[in-house]
Amino acid sequence: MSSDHQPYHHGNLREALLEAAFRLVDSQGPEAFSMRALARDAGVSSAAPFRHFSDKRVLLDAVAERARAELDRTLDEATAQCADALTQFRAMTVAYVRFAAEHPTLFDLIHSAGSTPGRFPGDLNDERRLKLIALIYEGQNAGLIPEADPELIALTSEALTHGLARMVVDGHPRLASLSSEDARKLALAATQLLQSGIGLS
Amino acid sequence: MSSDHQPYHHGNLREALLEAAFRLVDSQGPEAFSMRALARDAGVSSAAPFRHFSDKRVLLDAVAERARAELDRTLDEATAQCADALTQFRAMTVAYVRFAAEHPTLFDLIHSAGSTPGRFPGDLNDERRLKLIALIYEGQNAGLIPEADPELIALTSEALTHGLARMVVDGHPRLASLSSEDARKLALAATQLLQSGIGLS
DNA sequence: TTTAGGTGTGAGCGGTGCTAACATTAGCGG
DNA sequence: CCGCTAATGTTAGCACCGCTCACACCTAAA
Repeated sequence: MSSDHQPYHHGNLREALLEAAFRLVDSQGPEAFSMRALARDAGVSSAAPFRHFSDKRVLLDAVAERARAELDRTLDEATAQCADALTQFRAMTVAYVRFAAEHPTLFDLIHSAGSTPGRFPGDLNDERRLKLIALIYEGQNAGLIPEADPELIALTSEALTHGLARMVVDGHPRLASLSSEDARKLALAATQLLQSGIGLS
Repeated sequence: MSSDHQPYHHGNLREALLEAAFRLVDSQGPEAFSMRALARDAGVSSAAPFRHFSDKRVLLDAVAERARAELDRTLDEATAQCADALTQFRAMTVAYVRFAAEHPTLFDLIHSAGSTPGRFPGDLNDERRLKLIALIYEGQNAGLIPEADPELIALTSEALTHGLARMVVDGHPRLASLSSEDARKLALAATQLLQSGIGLS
């Protein structure tokens, strides 16, 4: 006579699964979760999740997308309070590496999830990339940056940042036990080193 | 009455498994192989592989180690014919990125296989890293390189190379469809850009 | 109120990594 | 050459996985 039996419909399964998966991936990596376990945790049968995500890959892609949004948000926050474009760019580099250090598995997933093919999955979005190139043009017009190909300069900056982040994630010997504060300093130093080469003050 | 029945012992199972796994990972990525399939291909029962590799992870680690050796060999070949240390370093950068472009899944595995913990799994080995730092000292003594922390300079170079390689592997929009010849040029250009910043000619 | 469709269930298929108990064989000390 | 041990293979099987199918249920629009 128990009248408080669970409702037949969960009500918010999709979101619950996504949320749980996100937390699991963030804390233990993508290997650490299974559809079935997710279903169990949500108090639902093992077949239910497939009503919302046709595929495990699809769920992972959704998680990756959420992580990407999180990265985006972080970068926005980091650059919001910067006056000039140059310090904006530096702050972005720092925030990027810091995010990688604090959420290594998410950072990893972002780049390995081949969700939207033809798009570099996890890095700067197009808007940001354009902004960067615009900054370089600006600098060249002001005579601050030598007349090298702006795309090349942008690419080089991006590569440096990305490489730094990955080295942190992958456990480079000199970077593995880095606090995120140390990561901050390193990112800043390396970026300035590169920029001094390019010609920025 | 078939007198030519298979010998009970394979004779070379460990090597055969390793070889097959290596090829599979190289051509289709680490998801594409299972212990059981490997056993089938070797004409052996599904439990046999575990006599040689206690764990799937262990096998993958062995594959990663082989890949790492391959990378090492490639880098050695690339730098063998270079006269001075500077062009050696540049050739190494180019070869590194090229390897990543030609063997993306191996490159990936090398870095994700947490085999020997505490060691940056897939990058330059210690010997090479020391050589790089020595080169920087040399340059500083000759007055060619400013007196920044040599470790920082080395780290920055390494990050740039590593980042470039990863962007190629992960499918960066401007880098995805890069031929390995284009990768060569890019690596060279970016490296020179950085080095001109540091002070190398 | 009916009905269509979105969301849940249970059973089950073929696959996986891995283990345990047993079989065969190679190789070494006598 | 014999016999023993350890290495290497076998079969059977456990627990789990992703995923599918047929069916049950509930909701909301007509």
